[in-house]
Amino acid sequence: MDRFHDLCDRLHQKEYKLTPQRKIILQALLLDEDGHLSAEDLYGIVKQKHPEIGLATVYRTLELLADMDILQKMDFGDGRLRYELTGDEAHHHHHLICTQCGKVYEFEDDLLDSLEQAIQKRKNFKIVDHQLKFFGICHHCQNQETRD
Amino acid sequence: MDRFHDLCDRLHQKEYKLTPQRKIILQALLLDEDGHLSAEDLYGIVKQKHPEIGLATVYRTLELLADMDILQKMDFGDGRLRYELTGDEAHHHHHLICTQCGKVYEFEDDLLDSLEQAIQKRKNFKIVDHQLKFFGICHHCQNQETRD
DNA sequence: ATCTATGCAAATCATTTGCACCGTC
DNA sequence: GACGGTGCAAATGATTTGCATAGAT
Repeated sequence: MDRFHDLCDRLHQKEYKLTPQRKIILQALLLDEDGHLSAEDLYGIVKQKHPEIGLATVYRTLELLADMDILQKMDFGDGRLRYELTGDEAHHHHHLICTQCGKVYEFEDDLLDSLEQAIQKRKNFKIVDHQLKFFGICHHCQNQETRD
Repeated sequence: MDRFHDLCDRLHQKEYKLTPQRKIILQALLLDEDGHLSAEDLYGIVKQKHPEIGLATVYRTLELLADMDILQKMDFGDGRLRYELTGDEAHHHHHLICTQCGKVYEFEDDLLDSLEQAIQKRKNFKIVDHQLKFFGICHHCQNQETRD
């Protein structure tokens, strides 16, 4: 069974209705390549083939999917939330955000486990999630700087 | 020379005028204990003794101070920006954000340097800054959970 | 048939901006 | 006195919400 039908099942199980809009949005999310779509981005994609769809529905669906842990809300500091499909559990990656062009890259890593342990003990703080973001200049923009 | 006069000097050097509003806001920032004020927070504090001050001025001053690297803008995902005084350079700390009560704790650490090196090489990404946030339940709220 | 989901428009809420006046340098 | 800074109100832009209707179960 593919990812799409798996997700449809999860909606069913929670007694959520499987509306065409939700299917369309799910498909678009699964098809998206680089995976850091904002609500407006997704709305733009989805509207091409289905102009009747409303922006509010996109927001509501994203919220729903985030509540179900199908999506993660991400905030890259550009004034809008972005959403990415939740990957395999415990498979953390970090984000490299280019402050020049705004593109977001990913970096695989799990080095934070020991740090989390230390914090849990030292601060008695029960950690549920973490977010690590690096801000800087991507290789593409570095090259362009040289040319200026 | 204390911190306040030091900062006033830095404004002078940049040809910025030393208005009473700016002094008031600087004082309030320096006096603040836990140091994660939003613009609205600061406005509330400052307005008590100086009701004439405008919210727009608070925003403009915070923006100015952030541009001068006197303040860091922080986004803890609660829909408003928070500002904290920039500490000694290269003295990074991370934030523990309680998802229950919203309080923000700090954790001193410098373990990320080696990770930054690795990223610079592997991804050819010139890192300028990073932000590490841990989301979870603070010890205070953990105790309260037990009582419910 | 029931009750949730949708589309639209209006409402929110943090932040920004236009503009006439004020005060620092 | 010049020009940057301020206060106020109105503008912005992402997200949310009220409400009447449409549609999945």
